Amino acid sequence: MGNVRFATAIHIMTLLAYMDEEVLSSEYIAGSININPVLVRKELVNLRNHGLVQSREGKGGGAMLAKPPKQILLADIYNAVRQAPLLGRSNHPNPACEVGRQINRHIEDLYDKAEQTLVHQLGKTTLADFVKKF
Amino acid sequence: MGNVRFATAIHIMTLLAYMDEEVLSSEYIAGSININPVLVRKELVNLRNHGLVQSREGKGGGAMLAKPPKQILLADIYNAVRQAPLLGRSNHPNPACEVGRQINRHIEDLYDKAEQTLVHQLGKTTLADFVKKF
DNA sequence: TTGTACTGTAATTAATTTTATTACAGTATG
DNA sequence: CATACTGTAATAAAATTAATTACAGTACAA
Repeated sequence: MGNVRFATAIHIMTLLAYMDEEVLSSEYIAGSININPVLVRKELVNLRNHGLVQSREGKGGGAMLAKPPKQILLADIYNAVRQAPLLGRSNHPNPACEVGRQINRHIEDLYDKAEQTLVHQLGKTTLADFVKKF
Repeated sequence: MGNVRFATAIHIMTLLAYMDEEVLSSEYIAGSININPVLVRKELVNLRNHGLVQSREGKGGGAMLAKPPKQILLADIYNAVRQAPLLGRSNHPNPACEVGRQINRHIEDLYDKAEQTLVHQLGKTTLADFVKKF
């Protein structure tokens, strides 16, 4: 993840938890993160698809958490934004080489286990825990 | 890490361990990984700067491990290629917002701990362990 | 002592990914 | 019906990553 999506999603979720029960507009959230509102809306759609937020269209609309912060794990947020493998992609090695032919399988095993460990750790902290720090 | 450098470095180190004691050229290594030899040379320079490989210039030159595979941890390889934070960059939030003002500190704490966990796990496997699988 | 096969490295280009922006249709509210 | 939102497409801009070309320097070996 060379990108900023996880940090953005954490920020969104933290704001929604912090502003407890209030419906926040993408414009407001974007103002806090200091990014473009369209990116916020896209991330909100994604977070909603993962059951983490609710949103309302129309005037006075916006987003709020779909469940209490105690029931949301940082791992849930990670899983929502995860797209590429944590430790990077693989190459397309030469199958005529003994090492080349087998390495992707082993690298993928390694990466999978590493990522499981990370997710397990992120599963120990709830959004409520995280927001308590503020 | 949306990139392929860790996989490339693992491949290089695996080949060097697998081909035990032999000096391998960047051309040969690149042929196994199926990437450009210049990238291999650059990565070899980096791995050498981290004390993981040795290299020899001139005819018959190339690279070999700087120490036995049992003394090399996958964490060492990870640290050699690490550049950006594992879980991504942060935003530059609005300091006028309570959450915005504090969030980067908390995100960095979180990211640091997560990365420590990952490195700790990668420290459990030696290059020798990894190469045994082939 | 010269040809050969390498590394090291700079410079450039190409490809890919990520982020920002513009635009607007659709929806809910007062 | 005006207003303030979301959702989403399309595009452009920026940033990152990988590939390529080029060549000076080094070591070996005939």
